[in-house]
Amino acid sequence: MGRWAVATERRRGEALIRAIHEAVLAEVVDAGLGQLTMEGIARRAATAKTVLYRRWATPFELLIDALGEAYPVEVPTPAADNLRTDLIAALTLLTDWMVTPAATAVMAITSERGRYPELAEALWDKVFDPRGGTFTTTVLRWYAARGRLDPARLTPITTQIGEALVFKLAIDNARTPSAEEVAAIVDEALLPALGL
Amino acid sequence: MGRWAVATERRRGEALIRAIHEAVLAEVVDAGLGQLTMEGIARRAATAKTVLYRRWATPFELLIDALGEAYPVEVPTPAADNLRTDLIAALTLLTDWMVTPAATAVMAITSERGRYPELAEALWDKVFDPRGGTFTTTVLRWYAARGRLDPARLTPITTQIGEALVFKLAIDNARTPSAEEVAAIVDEALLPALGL
DNA sequence: CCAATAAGCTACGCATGCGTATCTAATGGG
DNA sequence: CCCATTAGATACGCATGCGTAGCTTATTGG
Repeated sequence: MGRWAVATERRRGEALIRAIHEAVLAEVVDAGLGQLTMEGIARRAATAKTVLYRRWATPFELLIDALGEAYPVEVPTPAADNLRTDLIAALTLLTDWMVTPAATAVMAITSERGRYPELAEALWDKVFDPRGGTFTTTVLRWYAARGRLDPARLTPITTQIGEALVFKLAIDNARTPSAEEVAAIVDEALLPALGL
Repeated sequence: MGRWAVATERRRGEALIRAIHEAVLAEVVDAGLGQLTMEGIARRAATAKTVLYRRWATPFELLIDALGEAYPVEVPTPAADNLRTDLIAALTLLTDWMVTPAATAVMAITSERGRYPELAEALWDKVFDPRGGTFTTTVLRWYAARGRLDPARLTPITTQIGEALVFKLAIDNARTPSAEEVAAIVDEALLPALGL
């Protein structure tokens, strides 16, 4: 603050970094990867560019840091002893996650993977790889391991049906699927493909 | 060209516009929507900015024009009198389309719909709306209309299974699904959901 | 309470995109 | 074959992001 600064509380350390992490995610949501700039992030975080450059060399580096912090995502734990219910729960976990800024950023990186390969790679190395299966897969494996589901039905295709349809509906309708739509995905697509 | 220009063939009218259309699509593929600039398009088309501004006010306007030109996409015509074969043909049409520059641009616009709503709207108004159903839907309706398929099975979910999985695999693997994967989508997900 | 640390401000030269103006010269219709 | 049309070149002032330098000043551990 300049010469005539009034008393302010100056953020430091953790609190400052948290604010910057929030800012970079918000910037990606609003402006997109292609418009992500140190200037923009600094402006939104209400801090100085110098503060950013002291810690991160590029906006992407900062973004990966923020995403690493925003993780991990909750993992579905089969609890209902009912496949249908647990699948719906897993996909609901997905739709809940999709509305977060971190998820928007992850999906942006994924859909621009060809454009920013280093970014996608860093995301996988630092964030995804450490974590195991995806949403429905966790549930499906659990039931298959207990003989409640034919393991032969768990293919690279069938394990993706739930997530694929959630994403497709989200794109087509510009909003995450409703509870009814999630249930329909399970009932009309997923369970039939599992032979149930 | 400047003072020391050698003899060149100067493009005019149609040929020039075609070159510019190609250039804007290539720019979107390489640089992305967020980096789409008149400068970049002009550079790639090897023409002057003034030429662009004479016809289009913004890069997005130019892009929509180019997409309108790149369309229409081929429509699946059920021909095999075999549902499975025709579904595979329809999805293959989709995977073939997905590798074109126009498709990459369309998918970029779709996935950044929230960021550039006017662009998405223009795309739908000028390009998609005029056209009817999507890839598999066309086939499914054809068979349902002829009583070869239970119409009750054609829901907003089931009609999207094929496209949803093609997109999901494409995103996950950073390449369009192979012929085997397309067949697996039909056999393991689509046909079971249709009750077959 | 003091000194080390780090946040915050300002300003810089450079690069790039903007949208426009002004010129030149290639092209093709009449 | 001429001349209206228009592609193409160049340059402009403006804005914004870059990455760095230099400073002032709030904060806090000792």
